[in-house]
Amino acid sequence: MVAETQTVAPRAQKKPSLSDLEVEAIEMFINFLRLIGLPKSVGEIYGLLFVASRPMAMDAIMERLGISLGAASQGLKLLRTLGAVRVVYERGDRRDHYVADLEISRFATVFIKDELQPRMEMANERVRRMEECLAELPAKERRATRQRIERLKHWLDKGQKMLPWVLRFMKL
Amino acid sequence: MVAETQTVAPRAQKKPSLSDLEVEAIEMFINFLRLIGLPKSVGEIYGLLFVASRPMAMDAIMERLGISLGAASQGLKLLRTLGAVRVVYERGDRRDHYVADLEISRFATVFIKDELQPRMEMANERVRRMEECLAELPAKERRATRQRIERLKHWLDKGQKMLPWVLRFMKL
DNA sequence: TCGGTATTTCATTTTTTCTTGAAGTTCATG
DNA sequence: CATGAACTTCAAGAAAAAATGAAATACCGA
Repeated sequence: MVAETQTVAPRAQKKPSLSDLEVEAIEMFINFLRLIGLPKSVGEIYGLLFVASRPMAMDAIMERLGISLGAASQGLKLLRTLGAVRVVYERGDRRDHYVADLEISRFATVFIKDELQPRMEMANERVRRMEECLAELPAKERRATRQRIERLKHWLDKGQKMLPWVLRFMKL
Repeated sequence: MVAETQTVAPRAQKKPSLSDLEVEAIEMFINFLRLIGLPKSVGEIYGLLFVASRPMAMDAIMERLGISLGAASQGLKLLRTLGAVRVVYERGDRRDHYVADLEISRFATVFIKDELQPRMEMANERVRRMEECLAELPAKERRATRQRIERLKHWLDKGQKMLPWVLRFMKL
């Protein structure tokens, strides 16, 4: 616990030196994207790009955030497929450059389409199968269980009706 | 890889023996609850209780699902605080018995209140701080960055306006 | 086509999250 | 109160998820 006397600090040259603005943006997006199950590194990348005043190449992103090659590559790939980030070609530079797409609604749209809707359909299937199971139940239990399944259907319905509305609202 | 000749199968007496109905319900809730970041065991417990025709005691739940004492205790505790499960006293039995609360909207309500709204407020704070940072920016970048922050504010606003609406919709 | 830089992939390591079960606490009952 | 069953807690282990970085691949420009 005694403080190491700072003998040169051989490899402490890891200062990413992010501005306050960048730190705020990064932390904000880490938090929000975690909510929809995206790893920290993805939030970091998006946050950094969100406040970047110029398109950034992958190596700059890596260095700035202190993340690995693989994380940067995979994170950018994911953000691209989400439509959250766009590639911009910079004349005279072979590298791909990235900018954040400010249409944040795409996150939501893709999330709803890729995560929520498939789950909903699976759930519908399951409910159907559950109803089939009802027949095999002792009459006593059947009634109560049927009611519960009805309730479930009701909620799935509600959710499915709400999604398009949310989507529309998101798109302004 | 050669199939062990079934010499008595000494401790294979681990058959949880769940009905098809139970399996469907359990899998469904594992899926949905994972979406809001709850562990598998919590989904299992809620799913089991959802189709149970009678209140269940903790030891029955453990045995049925093949989960540990700790997982059952903690999972039930969490479900209780979420309002997803209720304790029912059964006369002549010292154990607590649990039933699933069918008002699934409580999940959503608690999720919104505990996860979404605090994040939103944090985000508002951050945006405020980000605007302070603007002053220190070179004039060139300032304009573009301000626009981005405005966009962010716009989205936060939208989200915050949507939440109460969603809440109302959930409550029928 | 070649040379080399930019990017992707993926086996491995690291980190985080979940589960387990023994020890501790609570509490109804005799 | 004392007993013991019911429940909770928590340190340690197991499992899952994410990050790393070396190797493979793609691609640009000459």
